[in-house]
Amino acid sequence: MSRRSPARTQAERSDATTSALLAAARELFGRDGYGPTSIDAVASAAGVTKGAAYHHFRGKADLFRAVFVREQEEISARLERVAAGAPDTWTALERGARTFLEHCLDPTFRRVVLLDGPAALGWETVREIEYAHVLRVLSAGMRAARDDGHMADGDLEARCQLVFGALCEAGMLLARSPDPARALPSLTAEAGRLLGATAIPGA
Amino acid sequence: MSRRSPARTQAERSDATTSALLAAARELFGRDGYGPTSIDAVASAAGVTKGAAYHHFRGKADLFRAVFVREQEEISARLERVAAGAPDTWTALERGARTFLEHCLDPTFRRVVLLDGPAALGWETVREIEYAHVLRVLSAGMRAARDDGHMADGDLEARCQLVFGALCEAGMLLARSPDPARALPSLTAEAGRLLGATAIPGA
DNA sequence: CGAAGTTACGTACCCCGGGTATGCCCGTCA
DNA sequence: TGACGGGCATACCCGGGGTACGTAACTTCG
Repeated sequence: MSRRSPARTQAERSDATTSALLAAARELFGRDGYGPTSIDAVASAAGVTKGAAYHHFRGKADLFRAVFVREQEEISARLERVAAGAPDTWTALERGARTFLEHCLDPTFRRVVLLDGPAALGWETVREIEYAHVLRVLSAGMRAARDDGHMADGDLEARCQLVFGALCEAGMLLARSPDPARALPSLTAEAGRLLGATAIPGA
Repeated sequence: MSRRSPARTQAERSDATTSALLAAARELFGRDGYGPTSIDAVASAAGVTKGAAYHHFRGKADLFRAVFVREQEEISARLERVAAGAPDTWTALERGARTFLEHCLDPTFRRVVLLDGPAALGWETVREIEYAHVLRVLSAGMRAARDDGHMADGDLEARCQLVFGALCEAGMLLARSPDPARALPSLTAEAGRLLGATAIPGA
């Protein structure tokens, strides 16, 4: 055995440091935002120095990107679970929308994904990542609903994006509300109304 | 007469400098974004130094805020003109939505208002400003449509925000398209469909 | 088992850029 | 016309992103 308590092999050390950095970055980026958070602060919170951070990540934007991707993985996984448990494709969309709104109650998610993400990484990059996660799930849900005859035909990609934009706004609005739990039904109703615009009347 | 060609009185000098700073800031913030644009670069482009910038504005965020407000004034004025020229309140909403999408073709507007604004100024501040401009126009248009019996009742404030979010997304999507002119009809159609969700079937 | 090579950091430094302090010049006003 | 104040330039501080380099630990191979 070595004299250090944790992490003997190199891969273990590397993974531990990367995880610690990611966790600290998630915490600080989510609380203070991208700009005000320094690499030094993140590294310090992770118990290492700036050198370690620059060894595992190309720079500040890359570190933030890693946090962003992580958030995307979590929300998309949650949405997929909800969708899988729904009785039909249309209900899956409705419940997914509500789940997304609830997920927006997490300050870190809002700050990283909705507020700072586009400005820090650029719109193109953000949408590229989201197309592999949240938008992939939403897009798949919409195609399924259309194939089932629940959703009207049209430019599904554009529709997907518009609905997503509306949901993001609703999420921010929800979080700003003094009593989110009380504001949720009203917002869910309005979001559902917009979703309903894409539905075919006959179930 | 003095030895300088422009600006003799103090008020004139002040206005000229402020205008030059605002114009330069609009140019650079709109082209490079909030972060990469330095106060020095803005002042230099305006033909003055940093001292002048800090004399007229509290700091970088305040300068950006001024540009943001300017953009808001322009778009809201444009929207009000369009709405005033519409035959009825519902058509005003539809034309307003299309006008907003067209306005998103301006790179400066997209960058300042849609991309960097929320991250640089904070969501609260941005929405506060927008509520005095774009959202004020949209909200008024919706209330008018409801009072005319064209729009279903509900939480108008929330609905306003959701529609706005969808339009912003559509605007970004439109700009990313290789041929915006060709993408506009499809996006307008989808946006109109979402708007239609809030309509009352009988005209 | 030990030497060479690689990985995982820490340390010291550069420099850009936001913000501040200070001083000068010129319009303003009595 | 002299004093006052606004408009602006200059010089400076310092926090923070990024880089260069040194070092210790792990790994690989003879």
